[in-house]
Amino acid sequence: MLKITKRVEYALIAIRHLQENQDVLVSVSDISAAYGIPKEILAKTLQKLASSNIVKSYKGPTGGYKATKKIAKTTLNDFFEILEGPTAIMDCYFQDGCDHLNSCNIRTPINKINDSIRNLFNNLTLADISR
Amino acid sequence: MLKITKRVEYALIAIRHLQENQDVLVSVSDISAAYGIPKEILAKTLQKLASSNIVKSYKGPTGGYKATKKIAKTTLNDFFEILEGPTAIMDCYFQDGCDHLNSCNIRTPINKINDSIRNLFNNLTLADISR
DNA sequence: CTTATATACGATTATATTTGTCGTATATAG
DNA sequence: CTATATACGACAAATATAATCGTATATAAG
Repeated sequence: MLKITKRVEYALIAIRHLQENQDVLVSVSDISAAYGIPKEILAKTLQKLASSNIVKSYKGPTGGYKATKKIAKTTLNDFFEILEGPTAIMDCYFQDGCDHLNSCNIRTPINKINDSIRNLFNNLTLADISR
Repeated sequence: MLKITKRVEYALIAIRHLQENQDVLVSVSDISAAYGIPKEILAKTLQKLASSNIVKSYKGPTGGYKATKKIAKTTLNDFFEILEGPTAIMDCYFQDGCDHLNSCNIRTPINKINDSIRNLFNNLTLADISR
């Protein structure tokens, strides 16, 4: 439990690779080959990052991706949300479907844990964790 | 992603129920019926908590479980570890099976995130989140 | 203006994890 | 002795994640 997804893992790898090669355009195939990541899933992941301007995309042959300045300022909370939606340790935190429990006696503790995690991730940027 | 498991959810519910009924022995069936939780899985969850002295078990008819004083002092890190093993956002944090990645460029960020979460959960007790 | 190569995106399949069930053993109150 | 509770391992079902497939669009280069 409390695992991150492969998408997030791949996104981190790609971002760091782009940051280390800011002078050139890097294609999905390049990163896929360099780290052994499935091409299609990496492509879709980078598309999500591109639509949030975390990276910039260029089409056509000689095209690819570039890191943007927005990366450093992006919090982990925003980063995770771009890729996976709102961070919550239980679904009922954002959308309630508490059907099968007659009475819920853990709303307070669940909210406390969730708020703590969200507070943590709101105060950590992608720049912070790269140092 | 970053979800807790049902086992942890059920454990929290059970613990809070036991704390609110400290004068009597509460059986698995009682809790199961009160919150609509599958009996067998709740039983095994309470067994784990009992073997770590988070709760105390009494066998035989009229038997059941009781809250212990250890609950309040228990950190979320310990609590999660009792139920689910070590907390890690990626498996390679505790056991390395980084086979399919030729070169890993995200060890630092992954460790930073993990350390942050573990630090957070080490400083939060079950008492803290109940207030 | 055709071709090769890149991103863009939805639908589907495969895999892994989580959740729940079943069967059996042991303890003990009445 | 019997009914009811915890204890525990093995298995099955359900769900979530990961990966693949197919098609469309943009564009550099000959």
